[in-house]
Amino acid sequence: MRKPCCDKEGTIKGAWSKQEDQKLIDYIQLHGEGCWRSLPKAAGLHRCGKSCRLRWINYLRPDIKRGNFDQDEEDLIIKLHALLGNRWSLIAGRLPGRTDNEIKNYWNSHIRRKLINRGIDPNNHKLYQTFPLPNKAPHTEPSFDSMNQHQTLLPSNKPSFRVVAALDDDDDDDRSSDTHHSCLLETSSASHQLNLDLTIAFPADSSTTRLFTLAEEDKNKNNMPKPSTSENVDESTPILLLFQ
DNA sequence: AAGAGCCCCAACCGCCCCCCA
DNA sequence: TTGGGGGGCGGTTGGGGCTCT
Repeated sequence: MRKPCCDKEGTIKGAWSKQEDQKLIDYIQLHGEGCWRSLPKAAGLHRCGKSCRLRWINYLRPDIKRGNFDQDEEDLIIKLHALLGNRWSLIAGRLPGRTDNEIKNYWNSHIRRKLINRGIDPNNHKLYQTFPLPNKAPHTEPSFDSMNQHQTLLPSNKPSFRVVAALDDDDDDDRSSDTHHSCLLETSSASHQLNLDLTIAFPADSSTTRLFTLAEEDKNKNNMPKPSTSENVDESTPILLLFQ
């Protein structure tokens, strides 16, 4: 039986008071971040060590950038999430001054909904909706305004595209456009067979390589499975750009 | 004005990983 | 080699504030 991380008896839970914050700040400024388990007692706090750590990391640290996320940060979060999934700490590591908790909250409360409204599954960054059959309306813009309205891709109705995380760092100027971040669809003109291969592939331009390298670096650190690369992808297959 | 419902975010919980004895 | 302890992480919760009716 694992011992609890701290003595539950006598520990305070819930919101931190100004006095507690000040005690924690004073202690860490004096002694630095050290053993969180013993910190509360040493600092005169009736808190669990984990609670102190969280409070410091997510709120009290002097280098924390507070306030709204700007568009560049949001873009980066989406791109990194496509690569790394829910590895919030890794994503936070690429956003100076932002914490994993903050990014996680922002994702769940803002970005998730945005992607869903654009017909993109926030879990895998793939499109939700069925694409029109080519012999009916090959160039009809699919509409999707909520998760409830999405349709699933049927095997007999496979779109012929690949999802590609186009990880360019260029911050183009069309940010005001509603279609920013939205998936762009290229249907195959050669074949009307629809293909469910939604592999994420990585174009070999330099900026992409740089971002991918970051992901690789973290992945290697954390032993995470490699994302599918172009080796899995038929080069003749049209590309669905996930990010423009 | 007030109550209901919704949303945001700080904080908690429990699991996992890594380090060290 | 293994087991325990500490730290870190991601999922979840709940309280408070805001908006709508």
